[in-house]
Amino acid sequence: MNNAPPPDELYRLRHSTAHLLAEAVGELFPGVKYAIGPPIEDGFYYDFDLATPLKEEDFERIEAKMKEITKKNALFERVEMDRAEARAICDAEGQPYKVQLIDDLPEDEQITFYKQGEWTDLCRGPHVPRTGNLKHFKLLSTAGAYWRGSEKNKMLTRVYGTAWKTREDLDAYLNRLEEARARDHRKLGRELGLFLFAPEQIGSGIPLFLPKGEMLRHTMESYVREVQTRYGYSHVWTGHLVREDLYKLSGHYDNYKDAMFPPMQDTNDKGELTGINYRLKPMNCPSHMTLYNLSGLKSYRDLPLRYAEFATLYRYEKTGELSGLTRVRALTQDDCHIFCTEDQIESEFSLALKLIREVLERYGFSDYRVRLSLRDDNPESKFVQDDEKWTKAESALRSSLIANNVEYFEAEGEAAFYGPKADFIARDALGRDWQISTIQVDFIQPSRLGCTYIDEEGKERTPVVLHRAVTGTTERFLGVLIEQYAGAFPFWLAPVQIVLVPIADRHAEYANEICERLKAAGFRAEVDARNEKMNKRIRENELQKIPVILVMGDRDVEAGTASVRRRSEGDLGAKTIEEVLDYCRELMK
RNA sequence: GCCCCUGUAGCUCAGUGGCAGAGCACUUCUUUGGUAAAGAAGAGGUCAUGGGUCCGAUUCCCAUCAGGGGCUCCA
Repeated sequence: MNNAPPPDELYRLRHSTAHLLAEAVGELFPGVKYAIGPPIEDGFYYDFDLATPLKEEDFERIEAKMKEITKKNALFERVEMDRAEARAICDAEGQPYKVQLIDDLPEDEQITFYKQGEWTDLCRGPHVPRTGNLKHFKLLSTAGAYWRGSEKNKMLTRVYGTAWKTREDLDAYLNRLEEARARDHRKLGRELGLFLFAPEQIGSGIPLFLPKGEMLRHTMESYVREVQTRYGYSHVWTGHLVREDLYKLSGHYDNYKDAMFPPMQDTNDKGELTGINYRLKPMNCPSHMTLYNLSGLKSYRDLPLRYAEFATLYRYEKTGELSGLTRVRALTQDDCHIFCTEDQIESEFSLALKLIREVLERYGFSDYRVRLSLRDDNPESKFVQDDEKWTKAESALRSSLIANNVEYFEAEGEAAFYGPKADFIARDALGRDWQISTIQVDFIQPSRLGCTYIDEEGKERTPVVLHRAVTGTTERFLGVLIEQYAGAFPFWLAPVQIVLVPIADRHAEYANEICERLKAAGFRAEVDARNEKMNKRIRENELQKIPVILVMGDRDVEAGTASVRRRSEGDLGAKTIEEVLDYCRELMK
């Protein structure tokens, strides 16, 4: 736990508020056992082990108690103590989690406590001077959290809260939370008619896409396919079902079985089991490696070989993990497996990096971080032992990132078991991180599945495989995009780009003619000739975030024009149809 | 999977131990309107599902299913 952020003012404020919360909970819930209570981005939390559940309806009285404590304006006092004494005190007070924390502190570390009035907590500090400095805080939510983040441990009650220097900062933060909820992709997906879920009829975690949502998927996938083709990737198709034996061979059966849907058992014509089981495909790698193996003996001249696929995969995610489009059970990965030599890792990684950045830029996507995920030196960890290959791959990845001017951070222990990787991590409206793009080096599966090529000297060798996804999955990326754009897609991506509004019935025929010309020019256009006032139709199409609305009445029919209304800019005045086409072509860029 | 919260009309939500409510959407009629909501009428609910308590349950209790916030896991 030595990765604490720098103790700036807000850090101290939030950390101290966590202590304040703990004291208040201690008074209201006697016998509570304290776990940990760190500051986090925008706030803090504290984990408690309580005999009776703490609920959000308790927040009011907890906050009142916190305010009451701050009125005493006690000093935060640092108290040093030797290890045995500290341990004895925590033990005597019935605080087993604190005892564990003390036991796990490094030998040479000074044990310190912080005391605020009558209440004391094991803590490294630092804190604000007095409890009276804590004024602008609010409790936000409760959650279950495993002690030390392990499923095997007891689940504790976590209380999340936020704290700021001023009332204005606090209000601004609460407003931001409110606005974030308005751009939640689940809400916008319903309002804009993009997708829905039918958990009772179809199943949890299986999104159903309406015409507009499917148009988005189609546009997104066509775009990535075009870029991939331009970068020298070829596309393959490997279906939805795979014999289970392949996953036993690849190692997924042992490591990944829990995330696969149960097997389909084949039977003969007497209804007896044949012993052949099929699985819905949870990933493509074994399929692509099989394709590599069975499509002829490979020479070093064939490498690098890049098999890309837009594949719908099925993963049996635990029910509590499902979340809108960002965590689903049916997902479409823009996957690719690059078979190459060890010497080609760096250039292939670079190429993939370039491709990913071009795509993200096209989406105007800048709110992401790049994580270089490395192994750790823990001898018990999952990582495949091959020091030479790891070192080589890690330095190849690092130098490619630097050569391509990518800002990144390194994370030990985050690598895949089969090799290091670079992950692109985006954040959704509610502040949750989601992995989207990824490039992974794999030393292990190619040899397990018997992939080979013949090198310059006629010797058989095993290729390295890079696993790579550009947008990750169409579903998750779309979910994150919806929130980024707040549903207002750029013109090239918008499922309906242009809506034509004829003012009265007599203008409908004219509108239809123009609509046909727009469609012939490749635009996605619709006529809204409903029997509603023009103003209402404009309002509703504006709320649907339609990029361009064309309004036409008597004057336009006579002059051969339409008046152009651009989303969030308003009326741009009348243009001839040729001018409208040019205007739209300009918007496509 | 685990902890907590929630489940009432297509959507957003009121409400009650004793006849089920609003706005929007939907249907019909009137209205043909130049840049963000025309008017009227009508239709629509086994109050998630299954048990229990009660004279009586949409309301209280239990279970199941589903959704949400987290944890773990992950694209």
